[in-house]
Order: sequence, then structure tokens, then C-alpha cells
Amino acid sequence: MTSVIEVRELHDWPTTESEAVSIQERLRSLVRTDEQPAEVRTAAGLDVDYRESSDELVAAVTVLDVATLSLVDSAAVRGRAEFPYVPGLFAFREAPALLKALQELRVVPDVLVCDGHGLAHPRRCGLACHLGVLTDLPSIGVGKTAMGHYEPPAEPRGSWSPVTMDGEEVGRALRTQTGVKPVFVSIGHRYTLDDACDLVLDLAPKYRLPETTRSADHLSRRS
DNA sequence: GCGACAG
DNA sequence: ATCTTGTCGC
Repeated sequence: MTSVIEVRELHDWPTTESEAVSIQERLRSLVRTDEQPAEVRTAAGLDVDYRESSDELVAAVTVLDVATLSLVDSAAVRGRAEFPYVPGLFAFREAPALLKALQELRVVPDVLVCDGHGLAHPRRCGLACHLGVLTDLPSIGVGKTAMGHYEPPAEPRGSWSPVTMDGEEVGRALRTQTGVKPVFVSIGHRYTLDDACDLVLDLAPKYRLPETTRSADHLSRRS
């Protein structure tokens, strides 16, 4: 059974934190920020649910039609966290199972909407960058809490403010619902920040989190 | 040296 | 991530 999504073998599995850091520095050099898909008709949501023992997990991917937010495809796989949770190395914990789930899809989504950050990361290589580079698919990160500094955006839906790290703009705090805490959007791979924010607003017409994330979260909990 | 630090 | 009550609103 061959996958429609090919996962590139760009690195060995790290044994230590310093090996993981080296891998991120190399993956970072492969991130493309100068491209944008001509047309984004479908978007994938990715999320992981942890079970007892905290290293048993279920990774879920859902693919939604952006115009209608209806479900086009989905996949869920059980797995095991292969790395401890270390801030900054989060991707090594969740990416393996998420990549397996992506390989079970029957359609190739136009963009991956990841539950975590992309360039808004100490080494500018968060989960969304890992998944984007390893699949070579466009990707963005949508985090629920900030990494970096920001001022709260204005109250109306659609308002945003820059998120900075080391004086550099790495993402945006985006208000998806008026009067509700913002989400934190950053680039993963082959996408622009302006378009990422437009996409997240399209995907979040009613709730704070995009429907991609919500549907993947629901699927992971039921699988 | 200490705090902060996605999920 | 997860542990947790009641409450408000559709």
C-alpha cells in the first residue's frame, strides 16, 4: 500500500537533546518562506491525544474543504512518544506519529495546519517546520500559547499584532473571535504570514481555534 | 544564577 | 498534555 504523501528521510533519530538541536538547525535551512500555493482548496488539521502513561498517544489528521469546512479525508494512528517533552524539542515527540497518520491519507492536502508553532521557535524550527520540510508540503503553525513577546491585538476579530523573538518578527498574535484570547500563527514551510492569517480566519468562523484543529482533536480523542 | 519554556 | 465546578448560552 503506497502513500500519496512521501516522507523524506532527512535525519537519523536523535538520541540526545544536542543531537535534536543539530537536526533542527539543519531542517531550518530547508524551510522555504518565499513561496505560497496558488490555490488552497483543502487544509489538514493535525493533533495528538495522550493516553495513560503519557507516552502512549493517538495522532489524528483531518482534511477539510476550506470553502465549506466539510470533512474530505481523515486518518488516526496509535503510537508512542519517542522523545521526552522538552520545550523547543516538542516536534520530536509528536512528529513521528503525525507523519504516519499523514501517510494514511488518500488525498494530499494543500496545507498542513499544525497544533504548535513554526518559525516562532527558539531556533526557528518548530513542529510546523519539521512536518512541512519532511513532507515538502506547505504548512503553518497555530499555537494556543505564545512563544516570544507580543502586545495583545485590538479586540475585533481579524486584529493582529507581531510576535517577536530576539527582536525578530516570527509570527502573529491573531484574534479569531472578538473579545477572545488570540491564537499564535507562524510559518511552517512554503507559506506567507499574511496568507496564513487569512487562512486561519477562514478556518475559524465561529470558535477561537481553526476547525482543522478542532476536528483533528475530536478524532484523536475518539480513536 | 534564575526564570521562561509549544503540547 | 492533564487534574477540575458550576455556569452561561445556543
